Amino acid sequence: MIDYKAIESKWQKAWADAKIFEGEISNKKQYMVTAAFPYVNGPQHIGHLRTYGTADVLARYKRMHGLNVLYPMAFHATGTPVLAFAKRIRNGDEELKKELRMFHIPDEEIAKMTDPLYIANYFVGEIEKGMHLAGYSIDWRRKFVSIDANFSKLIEWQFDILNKKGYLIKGKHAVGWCPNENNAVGMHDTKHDVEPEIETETAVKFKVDGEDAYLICATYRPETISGVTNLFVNQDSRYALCRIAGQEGKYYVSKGSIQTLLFQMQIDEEREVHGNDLLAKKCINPVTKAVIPVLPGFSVKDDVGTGLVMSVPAHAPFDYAAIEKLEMEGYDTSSIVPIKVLSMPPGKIGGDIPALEYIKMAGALSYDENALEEATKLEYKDEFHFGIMDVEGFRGMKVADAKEKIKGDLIKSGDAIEIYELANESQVYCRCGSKVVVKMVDGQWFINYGDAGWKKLAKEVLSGANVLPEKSRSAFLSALDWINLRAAERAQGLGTRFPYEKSHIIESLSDSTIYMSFYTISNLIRDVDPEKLTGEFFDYVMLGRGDAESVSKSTGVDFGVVRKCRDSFSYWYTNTSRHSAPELIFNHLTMYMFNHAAIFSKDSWPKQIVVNGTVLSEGEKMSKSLGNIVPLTDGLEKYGVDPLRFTVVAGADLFSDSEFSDKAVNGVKERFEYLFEVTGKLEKLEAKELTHMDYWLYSKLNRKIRDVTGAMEKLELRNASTNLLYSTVIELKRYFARGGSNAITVRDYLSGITLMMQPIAPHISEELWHRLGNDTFSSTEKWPSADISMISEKAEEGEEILDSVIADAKQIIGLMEKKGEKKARSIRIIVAEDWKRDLQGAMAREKDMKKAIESLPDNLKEKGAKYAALLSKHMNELKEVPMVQEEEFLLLSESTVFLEENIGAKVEVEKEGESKSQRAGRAMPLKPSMDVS
RNA sequence: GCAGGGGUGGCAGAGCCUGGCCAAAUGCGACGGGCUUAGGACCCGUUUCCAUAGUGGAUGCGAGAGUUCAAAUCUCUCCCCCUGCACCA
Repeated sequence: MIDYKAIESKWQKAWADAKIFEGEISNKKQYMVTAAFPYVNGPQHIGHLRTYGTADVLARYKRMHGLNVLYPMAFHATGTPVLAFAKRIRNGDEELKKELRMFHIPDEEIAKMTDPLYIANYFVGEIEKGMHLAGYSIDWRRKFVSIDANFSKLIEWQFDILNKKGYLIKGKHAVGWCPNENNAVGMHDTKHDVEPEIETETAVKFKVDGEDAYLICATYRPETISGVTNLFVNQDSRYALCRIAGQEGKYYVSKGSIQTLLFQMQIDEEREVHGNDLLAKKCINPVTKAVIPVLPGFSVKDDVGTGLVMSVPAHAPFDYAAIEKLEMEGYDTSSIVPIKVLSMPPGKIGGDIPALEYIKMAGALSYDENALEEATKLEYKDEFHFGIMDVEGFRGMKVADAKEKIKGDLIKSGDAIEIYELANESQVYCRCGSKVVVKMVDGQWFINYGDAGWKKLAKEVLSGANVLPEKSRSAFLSALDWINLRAAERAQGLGTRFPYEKSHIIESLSDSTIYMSFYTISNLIRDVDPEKLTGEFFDYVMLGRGDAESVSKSTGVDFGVVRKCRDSFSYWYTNTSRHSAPELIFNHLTMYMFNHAAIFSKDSWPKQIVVNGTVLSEGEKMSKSLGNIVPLTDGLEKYGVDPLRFTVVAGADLFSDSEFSDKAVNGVKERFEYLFEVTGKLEKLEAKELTHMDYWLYSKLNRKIRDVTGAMEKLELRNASTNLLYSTVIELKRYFARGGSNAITVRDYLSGITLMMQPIAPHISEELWHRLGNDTFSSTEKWPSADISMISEKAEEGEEILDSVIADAKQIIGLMEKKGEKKARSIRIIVAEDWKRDLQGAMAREKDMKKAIESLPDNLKEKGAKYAALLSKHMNELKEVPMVQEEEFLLLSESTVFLEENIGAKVEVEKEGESKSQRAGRAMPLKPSMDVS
């Protein structure tokens, strides 16, 4: 049994002592690998191995190619999660405590986690510990946290540049808002972690006939405005006549809705009105100018929208049904005639009153709200997709387009305003318990990723970078196009103060777009007073502006430090690979490219971006709520580091999820054991002359080196790992089973495998390397290179022929035994004549049976014609035969022992021409005939 | 809805770009056999159907259509699944 613990600590200590992972400037070519820095609101689970492990594999792989590799690590603590965390602990949140206990965090530690900084520090320690255990080749001297004071100076410098370039703008923005806490709420501020979904609605103004006031109705379907036949009001609710800032005239709005609308606009109530009082009024449709009545509605909620609803009976099942119901209750609805505003293509639901058709379909004949809801959804969806406008001015236009156009027109003419509403199915609550509303934030700073010139630059960054896997490039392209305004600051959270609104904090994804550059200097300025790290300092270090001497003088930073920082930055930040998760393509990674485009010169732009998938546990997503999370340290302890790395990091290709299970890890472990076993057996073997099997094993080795190298270049780790581990074991077993026993061959083979395993399974690799008699680190050895001349198709094909001969023989014997015949004693294997090989070759070349037969000597033409007819069935698939009869004969006769062992009968090998067997004629090249007796 | 990625054998998962050597790698599972006191491990075989002293045939890679001598692979249409959609890391 392999003692993983012993091996891990032995080599981790040896690496640390030898400082082989500390990146120092040298004359070697440099390479820098950075992975998204971990957020410090919890320890890591084995899923995190995916990103950091993959980055480590790349770092180690590149190191073995003679590059001077730097793999640094830092921690992310910016933003609100840590604050929210502390608050939840203060409030005694049991759910969170339960999660923490899953990670074996002692209760006395949890009790201390009421202080955000304590939390951050605690998890920085925990995560770092796990990363050490995982054997990452990280240069820990460069570690920092995103709330460190000197890091903030870099971010201030960054925002200064963005501002100078005009990429920062100020504007309005709708956000989910907690009126109680007076703060924006995102997903993790809400109960049950729901994302507040904000949708825009059009609030259309209907002038009251003969009064200087409007009824204002919110709608998702402004395109149906010409079909409005009346308005609905909740006759039991209270309304108010009010003024809306920036809008002319007075408006009737329900009291309930005012409370939420207040967060979006300034509303001043003048007097209260009862819903009943509105029924007497008549209104004017702003588009058709028709005078329409106000009727009592049955489903009008006074806290949704404006508490007033416009009625489009032709296209809204609710409205149609309400009018029918009114009629039944004795109202005079004779003046209300549904007006159709759009038509549907043939084959879709249509008719003169489409809403009625949908009502019938949904079975909503009585006023059944659920069924009407269903009908509404269906009709809305169908008409949005397939509907064609049928009203003056928009005739022929698609509904989807007309909606935007009409809405725009109405707003422009002052007949409508835009309001916002939460679109979630059920009410969203803040963790504090109050209802979440939509608030218009005025004076919000944005980063304008919509800037055309900037977008163009960012695209240049992308096209200059290698993307792995390459197929995710299309996602990046659309992300670059799509990204537009992004909030740059918020009121709460840890982090760097926003320079133009000092009470605010820079938004936490925006402060982590260029932090990788900080690694190049973080260890050099650890003791420098942050106040000295001015814009001038960074201008010089990162952009090369000015000179060290004057920068040193004016900033007060030591001249040597300034110089070193500049040297370090310009050395390291030129050849970088960035690792992250796919869900970050549409934010972090895209912003990363934009910010590099804005700030750095082309030399410092990203050279490679790697995106990798997540890890599934027994087929399920790992999540704290499912309780199926395996804490990283637990996993490393339980399975051993390298088995876990092999399974999780190399268990799937980039981008797809890797499957984690006990079985998978055990499979890896068994094969590691086998490699150790063979290594131990090595000393019993002797060096001797090379045989067919040695050539075969060398062929396999070199093919493997070639294939694994190709796979590693594209970080196709699954491909590399199966090739390295699974097929290796199969090959070694075959080598020994076929009598291979050459110490030199086996040592060469194992050495190659051991070195190639180094990036994925570094501890195992070091140990094997050591046991193979080396006293260097495999970590710093050269990656093996394939000797293509050693790849022998013939040697490999030979083994395949043997396998197929064995399989055929066994099949024949099996069939015979099934028929009740006696057990086979001996078997004659008859090798096809050369003319068959020639004929097949000729047919493969000529693709013409006649010509091929012509090429045979006369005495063989008759036999040849029959054989050719057989071959001609697969004319297009024929290939030349790589072996002549003599070679095939030798191969088989030299392998009779192996054949006999596997077939379980005595074996004789004959040539077709010399065989007396009746079955001799059936021999085909590489598919010998057999005669069993 | 928009954007991106997918749908392959009992399962997981390659192959698809660059069509033929693909009834489809590899791993797991299941079944039969060997080994063993027994289990585990290990080894051998089977695992779409039919045929069979073997090398064959049929069906087949979400559904349908097409291109081609030839399609899991290329084209089109449709269906389904996953992920992201913003101020949140």
